[in-house]
Amino acid sequence: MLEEANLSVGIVAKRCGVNVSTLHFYEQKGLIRSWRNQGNQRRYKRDVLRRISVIKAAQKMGISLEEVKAVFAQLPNQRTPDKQDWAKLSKSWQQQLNQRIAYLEKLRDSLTGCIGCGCLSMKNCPIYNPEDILGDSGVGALILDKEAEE
Amino acid sequence: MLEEANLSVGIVAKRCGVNVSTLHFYEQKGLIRSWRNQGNQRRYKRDVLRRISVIKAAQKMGISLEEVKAVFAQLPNQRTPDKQDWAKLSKSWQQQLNQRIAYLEKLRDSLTGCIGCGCLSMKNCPIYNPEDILGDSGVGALILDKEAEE
DNA sequence: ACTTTACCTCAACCTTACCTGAGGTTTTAT
DNA sequence: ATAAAACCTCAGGTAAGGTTGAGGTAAAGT
Repeated sequence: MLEEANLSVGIVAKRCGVNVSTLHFYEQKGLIRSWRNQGNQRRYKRDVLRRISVIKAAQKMGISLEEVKAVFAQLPNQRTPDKQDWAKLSKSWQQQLNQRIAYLEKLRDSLTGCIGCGCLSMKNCPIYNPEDILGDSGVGALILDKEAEE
Repeated sequence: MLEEANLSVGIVAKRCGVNVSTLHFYEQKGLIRSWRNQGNQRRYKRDVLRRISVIKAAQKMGISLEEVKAVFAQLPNQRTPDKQDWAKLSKSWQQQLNQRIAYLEKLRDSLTGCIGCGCLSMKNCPIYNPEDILGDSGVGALILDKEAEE
């Protein structure tokens, strides 16, 4: 029988709006943990629900599971993470989000310039090499051909 | 011998900062076109350079190759696309970019609220179901558990 | 003329983030 | 007691956006 504090995989899946297979997958990736009952079925503590919410929020921000795993690794190991812990996490992601927003704004503004000149790749085009503020965030510098005009 | 107007795959790759294999890939996906010389080697018109620049810019904006292909399909078929054509394209992507930015801003602001409450998944949390303005852009509504507090 | 560099095709492989199905066990409901 | 629902593992598949390598041809440099 399922006790209040022990959630089955199906329950967790339903409450979080994910498939059971996703929970298996997250567990295999080390993002969530479970223990087993007598019949070898997974049981979860309630804080798995928050973890999954966090994962989903992170994904919306463009954060990969690897990155999520990395920050989860900094959560307290023994005690259940509390509000402070999650808040710290939010704060760091908020900054990433700000950078991403700033980057896209820069791109958009470049594009605005391009509408005027009809380009996207010409010399004098503002989108040409727009100092990549995301740095090593996986987005490389625009490499455009200087002779691409016709 | 390579005439001015006929670019080889290696030249295009070098000028655009992409691999030759990427050009093969784009061609296979219908994003760029080439014809062959006597020896069966690919030759490109100069406007392929701009196309590739556009593809790379689009990717930075989070636009998929499929979407790029779709807008390329609306470029004039017979004549070489001119500034006006590219400008129209920029304009439409600029709007997408604006939506994406607005979405991320909303997420960020929700996160700001969450820092205060230490949540990310609790009832009363602003990130809980933040009307998804990107709609069917591949980002579903946040589905969070209302009972996820401890 | 000969060698190196560039190019060709096709198949297979990589990463991220999962999903699907087969074959079998456990729980739960009736 | 039995059937249905839920669970298990493990292998293989999907999509996007490419990369890598094998085996062979073409073009360029000397």
